[in-house]
Amino acid sequence: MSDKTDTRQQILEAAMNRIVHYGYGKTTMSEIAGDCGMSAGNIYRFFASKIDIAEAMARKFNLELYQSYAEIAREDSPAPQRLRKFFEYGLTHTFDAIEKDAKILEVAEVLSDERPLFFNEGLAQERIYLNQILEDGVSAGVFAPIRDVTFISEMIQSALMKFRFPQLYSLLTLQKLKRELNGVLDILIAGLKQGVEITVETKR
Amino acid sequence: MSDKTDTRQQILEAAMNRIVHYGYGKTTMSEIAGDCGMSAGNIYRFFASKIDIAEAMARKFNLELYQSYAEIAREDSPAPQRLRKFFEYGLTHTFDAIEKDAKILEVAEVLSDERPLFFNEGLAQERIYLNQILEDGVSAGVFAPIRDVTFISEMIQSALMKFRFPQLYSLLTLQKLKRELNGVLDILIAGLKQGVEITVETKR
DNA sequence: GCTCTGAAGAATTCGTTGATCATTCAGACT
DNA sequence: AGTCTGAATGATCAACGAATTCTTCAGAGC
Repeated sequence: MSDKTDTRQQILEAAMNRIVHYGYGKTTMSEIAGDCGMSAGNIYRFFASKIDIAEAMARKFNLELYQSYAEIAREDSPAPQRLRKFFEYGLTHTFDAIEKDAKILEVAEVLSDERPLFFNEGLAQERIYLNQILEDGVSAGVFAPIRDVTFISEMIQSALMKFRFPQLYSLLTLQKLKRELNGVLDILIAGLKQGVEITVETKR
Repeated sequence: MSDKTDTRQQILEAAMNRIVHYGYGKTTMSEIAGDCGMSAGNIYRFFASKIDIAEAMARKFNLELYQSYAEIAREDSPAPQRLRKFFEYGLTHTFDAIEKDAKILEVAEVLSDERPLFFNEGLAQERIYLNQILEDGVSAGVFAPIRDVTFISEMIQSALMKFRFPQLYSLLTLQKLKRELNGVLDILIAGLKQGVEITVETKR
């Protein structure tokens, strides 16, 4: 059984090597298979389709991200500071990754086309850590009590959507993006200190 | 001289009729010219290029929007309420326009490709009204004092970017978008009441 | 029985060619 | 002189067959 996962890993790694270098479109299944010393057909015993390889790739990328998120959420600095660190880390991490090899932007595009729901998973995962920071902040008294923590997390994510795939929506430098991110966070954090009156039903 | 602007208007109207019906790409300069009883070449005495016609079209659309913005900004309801009305109006107006004829989404896409700076103009214009609402709110005491009003306006716009071209970034219904918009505004308005500590230099 | 291949099928992309289109401009008309 | 046309030009697009690629699967090999 570990055999099976090993092969899967091998394929994934071979695919990633090619994709970050040549791009998703320019990487063929037979090339990946060739790199692994197997036939293209055999890959399908490990991945249902080519797009699933891209998804696995993104999942791996996210896993690293989540680990850093978990660490930041666990820190004992004040909640507002953690919140800033959290989003600034995400921004910098994806910005740098795309800067380093622009080809992963193509992977993101293909995925958002063909697996639109995949990104919701990531948002949901992110919210777990976000909720934790918010709850800590409330306990510590730096944030006012929050009726529906997950809803507030969603709204924060919504307000910071622009910084999620930086190079996709704007052509700003990382420096300017960070500045803007912190500017928006200035207002959001002030709001959390003040306490938010929810004006909409949060039933979803 | 009024002759010249008349012809320009005529061309613009003919172009708009075709574009909202068939789309920007499927509308040709000779068709527009034909509708106006002139040659394609002659259009170039009134518009430097086809994309300029699209820009003029968007400018006309925006003009209506700005008038409504001005009205809302002038109302004497509490500033937070005006703020909500302001953005909800913008959201609904563009959503409905795109709903009505999906072809204008194409115009927005072409414009953002070929005239990326055009949208900055719109944002700047919007900020004038936004600044006014914020200043009113501060005067009335519902918002805490604001050091740099324009900067805060920019940050608010940044946080609400997602709601600007609703159908471009998400597939949510108008109802859900409104709910989300108001959720984000809940936090932003709370922040404005509390008073925002700016953590970044706002020199730009 | 399990793993894998390689050929076959289906879908997509690619490259070429011909047509259409945006744009220019010399000159006709007024 | 000022206004406009229509042909010329180069860029872009559509069509369509060829080639490539993704995916499936019957059967070979162990």
